[in-house]
Amino acid sequence: MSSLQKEAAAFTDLILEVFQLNGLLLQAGDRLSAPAGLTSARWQVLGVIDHGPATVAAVARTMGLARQSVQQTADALVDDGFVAYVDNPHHQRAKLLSLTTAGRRALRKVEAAHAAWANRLGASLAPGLLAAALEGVRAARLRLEKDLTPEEGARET
Amino acid sequence: MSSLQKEAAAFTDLILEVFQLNGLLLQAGDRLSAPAGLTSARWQVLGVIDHGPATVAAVARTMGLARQSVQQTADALVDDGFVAYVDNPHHQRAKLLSLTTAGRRALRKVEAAHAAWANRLGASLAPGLLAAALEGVRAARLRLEKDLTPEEGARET
DNA sequence: GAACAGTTGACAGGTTCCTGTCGAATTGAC
DNA sequence: GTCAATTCGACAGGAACCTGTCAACTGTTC
Repeated sequence: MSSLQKEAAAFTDLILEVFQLNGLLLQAGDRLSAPAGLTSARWQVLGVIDHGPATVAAVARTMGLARQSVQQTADALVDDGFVAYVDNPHHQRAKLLSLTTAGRRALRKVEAAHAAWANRLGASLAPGLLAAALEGVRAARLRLEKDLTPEEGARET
Repeated sequence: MSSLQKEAAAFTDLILEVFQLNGLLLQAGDRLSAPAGLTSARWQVLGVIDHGPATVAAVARTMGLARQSVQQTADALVDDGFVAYVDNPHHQRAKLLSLTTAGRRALRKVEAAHAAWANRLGASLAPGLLAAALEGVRAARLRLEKDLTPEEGARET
């Protein structure tokens, strides 16, 4: 067995770990945001427009999701009063998503819970581990993006 | 800012990376398995029962998913002829999922494509990087599992 | 200013995962 | 052997993501 195949095995193992960790993170996110009446997906959208109002398409690009996925989440957030569409001076049709008072209050609440949770978990892991994991996962992501995009954009055809 | 909060920030960054990497991996998996008439989800089920026939519930536990999610995938695989239910000597009602000839052929095809792909990507990343990422992500997953399970099983209530 | 490509939101439909509930089968305690 | 707890598949419904298509708007090019 060449060392090349050994790296491939590590890559495959990493995939399985990422799948499982992803599931757990969504679960944890839902638990953190539920008290504020949110879910992982909705919380993330609120987090993006906390920096300033943005269109649905812009939020989707920031999050790396399809435009239509964010559209659904955004409409649901509007229905629940966490977010409102405000006029966009640069575009007549593409309104801006903006936090309402209720949305800001919910976001602050989740952020407080998230900070406590992240501090707790971050502190309980060996110091270098997280940094190393972050570096490796980022490298894998960048490599994968490069591998995936050339032969067609895949998303947003 | 204490070093504790710094670790928490690394943890938060890792979360975002994992979300994005997860999405890319699913995309890559679909692309690898599409030529064989499969998807990521279906390929993974076939991979589990390749070691030997198993019930839907057993496959779900192995994959860390809800039983009903695998049930749907399994039924779809049966419809497409990749898998068949065979009698279970130990359980009258819980039949065993077993690969058909077509299923085995499709699985081998995807595995070949996967091996080539993993070799290519694994070789193009710095050797230590993957190992470090794997170690860190695994530690985070284990820690998160411990954090999540105590206060209720969440899945399969 | 008219035609053009690119972007955007609306609408429709599909996949994969989830939860909750039910009856049937199995297992274990007594 | 009997009975309760557990496990299993079936069924129903929902959440979050995806793709594809369309018309309206923007900015550019001529």
